[in-house]
Amino acid sequence: MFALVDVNSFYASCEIVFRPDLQGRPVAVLSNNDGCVIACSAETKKLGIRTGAPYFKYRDLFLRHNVVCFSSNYELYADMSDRVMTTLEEMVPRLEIYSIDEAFCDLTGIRNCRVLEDFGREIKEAVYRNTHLRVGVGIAQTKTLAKLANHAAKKWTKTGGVVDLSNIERQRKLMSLFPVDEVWGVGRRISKKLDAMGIKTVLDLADTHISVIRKHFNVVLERTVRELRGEPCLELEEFAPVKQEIVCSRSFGERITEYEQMRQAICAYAARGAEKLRGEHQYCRFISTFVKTSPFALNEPYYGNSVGVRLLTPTQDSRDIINAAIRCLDVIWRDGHRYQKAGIMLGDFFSQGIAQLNLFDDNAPRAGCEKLMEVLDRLNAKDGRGTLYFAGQGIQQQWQMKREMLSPRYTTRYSDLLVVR
DNA sequence: TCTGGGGTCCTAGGACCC
DNA sequence: TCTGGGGTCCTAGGACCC
Repeated sequence: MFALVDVNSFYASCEIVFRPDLQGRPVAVLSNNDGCVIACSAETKKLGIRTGAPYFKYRDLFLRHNVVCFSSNYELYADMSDRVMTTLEEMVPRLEIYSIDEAFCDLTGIRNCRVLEDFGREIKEAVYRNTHLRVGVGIAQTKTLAKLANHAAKKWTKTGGVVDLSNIERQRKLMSLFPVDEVWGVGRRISKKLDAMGIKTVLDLADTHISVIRKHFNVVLERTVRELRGEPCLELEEFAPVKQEIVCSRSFGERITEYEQMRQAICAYAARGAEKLRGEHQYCRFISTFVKTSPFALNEPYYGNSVGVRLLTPTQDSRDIINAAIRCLDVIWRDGHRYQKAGIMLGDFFSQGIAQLNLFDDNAPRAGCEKLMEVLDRLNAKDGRGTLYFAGQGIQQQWQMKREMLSPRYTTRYSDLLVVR
């Protein structure tokens, strides 16, 4: 038995917690670079805003309705997320943190001694007490059904934000009310194809023969269908599996046209990627760089390219990773384009112990590099990032992303603490 | 003018082996 | 003229998630 707990309009709600004057008012949070609308308070949703749509298309509408906009403040959201997850961890035996604002809880044992819906309300109240954030709780036999139950809890306010869907009749009734694209794992492409096959509601999908699903789709959708029928195919993953790749990429605040600017950006992303890699206690052997112009610009030719290198020995040294990333950049860089975005990717990971030296490798790992990297990370962890950085990252960083409506980092910086007068 | 960032899994097809 | 069968590994691309 699973419960899916997720925070209502998470990013927007975090902003409102520290700005009580905004309660009941339309609030929106924008993606990096203030590019897209990625979260809306309930009042903003009522205006018919589609999350994921570009901000500039809504600018007039927002102005007319006095929508308060914020740039993404991930430092704040990550810290608020920790507080929510800690609360949940104290209440359930096993927890899977699925994303920054969602977690699956294992309710298997709890079912024996508690009415699940009551327990769901208790979770809600505890999270509100500790964080002033409101959550929805969906309960069912499988993760996919719990997701659906959570959907229902959000959609119908009379549920009080908690839906226990373990009853089969209730499941079927609810499934008949939802269109198929609301199912976890059914995106735009698949729902379109299903629609063409006459499979419109979630119940239609649940009642479709497995053989039909396998013929037209794949095992992923098969699992989804089985889960909708109450047959668990996905387990609770309490411990995050080891990462298989690390990506660091950003859109630029202003288009890049100069090689030197791009080199700085790639150097900065590579340094950040290396830091993440060490945070995972991994070594990587594959490093790649990509650059691209805007796919939306109609009056300039699109250029996007990527190239990667495989090192002889795995590394976690920022200097090796920066070096490799810049070498890749030099292969794909073309003058004359207005670059909109670039990034680096690390892959082919090895864990500390098993980094094999190549028999014919003549650049053996640098001595003492682990100590050096440790010092680097420790210094940078102390007060945010950027105490110590590589010269190649540049000092001016004209390419930095735009965040013109950033809120204070209320919970993670002394300088940004909320002042009550 | 202005369109995020970071992941996972699966599949098909090519290269290569005996 | 005629060109097998079975397997592995890797990669690129598609689809999805938040």
